[in-house]
Amino acid sequence: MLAADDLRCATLFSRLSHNEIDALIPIVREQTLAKGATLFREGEPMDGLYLVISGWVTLFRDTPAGQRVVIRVFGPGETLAEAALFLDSTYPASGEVAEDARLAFIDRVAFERLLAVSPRVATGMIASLAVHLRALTVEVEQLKVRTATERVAAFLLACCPVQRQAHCTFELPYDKNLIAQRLGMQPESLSRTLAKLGEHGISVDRNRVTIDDPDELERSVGSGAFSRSASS
Amino acid sequence: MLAADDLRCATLFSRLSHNEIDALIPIVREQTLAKGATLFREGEPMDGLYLVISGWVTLFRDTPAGQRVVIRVFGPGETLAEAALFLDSTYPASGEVAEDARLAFIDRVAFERLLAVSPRVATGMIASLAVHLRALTVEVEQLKVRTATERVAAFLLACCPVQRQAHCTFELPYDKNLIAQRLGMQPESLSRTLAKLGEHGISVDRNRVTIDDPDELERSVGSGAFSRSASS
DNA sequence: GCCCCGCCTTGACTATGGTCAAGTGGACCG
DNA sequence: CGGTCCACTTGACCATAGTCAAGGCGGGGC
Repeated sequence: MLAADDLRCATLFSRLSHNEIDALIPIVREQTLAKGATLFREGEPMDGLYLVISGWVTLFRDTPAGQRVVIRVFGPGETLAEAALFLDSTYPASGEVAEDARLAFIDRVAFERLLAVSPRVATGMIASLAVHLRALTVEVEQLKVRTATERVAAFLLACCPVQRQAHCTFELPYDKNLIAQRLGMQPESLSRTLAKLGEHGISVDRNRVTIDDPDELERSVGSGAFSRSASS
Repeated sequence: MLAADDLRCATLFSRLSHNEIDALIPIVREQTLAKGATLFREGEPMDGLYLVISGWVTLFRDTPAGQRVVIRVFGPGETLAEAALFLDSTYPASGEVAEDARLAFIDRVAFERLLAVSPRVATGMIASLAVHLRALTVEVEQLKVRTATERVAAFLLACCPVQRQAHCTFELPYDKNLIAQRLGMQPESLSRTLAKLGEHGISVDRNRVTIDDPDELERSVGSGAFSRSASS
């Protein structure tokens, strides 16, 4: 069942009071979808926004040339398609479930009505957009000046559980294929890069990753130690 | 002098009524700055946001390795640093004038007060963030799947005046160096790419550009005709 | 007119990462 | 236990774009 807590953990709704959350419940529809399911397709009429409760969802576009560009991968607490709410009447990109997911679908017109009367919902909307913006800013920065190796290392660090003890181990959140697309590289490159990172205290087996010294790795990435012939 | 029209042309304020715009004037300070002037530095306390009225402003970060990453270049009608208003108490990146600019500086606390009482200002804020988000989305897409040549061609098309007749001529908005950084490539690459685009009906002299057939060029870019060994 | 300086271009070389193709190895299934 | 499928890996090759270095060219100062 969809609980109030599922909603409150979203940036979009985190500032709402108990009563406001309760008012939200009726306009929200829960969906449990398996990997591969389509949420919406680019160009379809935009009828609502999605909140990821668990699992992962990709937002992507298909280029005329036929290749798929992953814009972002959304995880728990994040919302998709809020920007479209204001700018378009159709979805500007497609959304698909990357790993079995529980979602909350929020109807467009009901949400717009809420937005008009509740300043706190508007505030949440601003906060949520600001967070997305920040995430994309980092993305642009990484794509422009980081090498593939640095992007992979940064991604692994981001996946790393918060308590960063040595020999920290965790699972990759989704397919390597998707990770590669997220990082703007080919699957082959990701594979080679992961292998090469073995020299830097990272071991990968199937989808389990162990980082020997996360702090050390972080310093290396930050100071550009991986780029431009500074290896070994 | 700072006129109401200067404010209304901004996405952030376009939905405001006459009275609301007038209420804005006192909390806005006009600034005329020459190329190279600094608006703010990464890490400084965030004391307000900037609206570009004329000219161009770059938002960038300096990496530990010493290279400058241009996040975005802002032109007339765009606002910088709104996201920081909500997320940080310091600027997350630096801002600098790229071409002599007229700016409106909006004080942080005064604006926050306004935001709290005026739903239409909040709406404008959402719209403005949504526009930024969309711009960065396109940026990410281009960096991930377009070649340098395609990005340059797309940029030139975007600079192209709206009425797209054949042999359309215009001036580059700012330095080639900055254009290169904006497009995520080295100045040398931009130079070579522009030269190579001569074969596709684009001629560049100093900062004047002529595109023989903009529509044809647009088709080429859209269909990936420039990528992966599909030239000449 | 001359020189200098900054912006841009050109050239030669290199390397990062893309492409194409084949191979591994686990999981599922009969 | 053998077979097939799929996700991923590895190898060999190549193209795109980065790097380093030198050269052109126009503008401003004198």
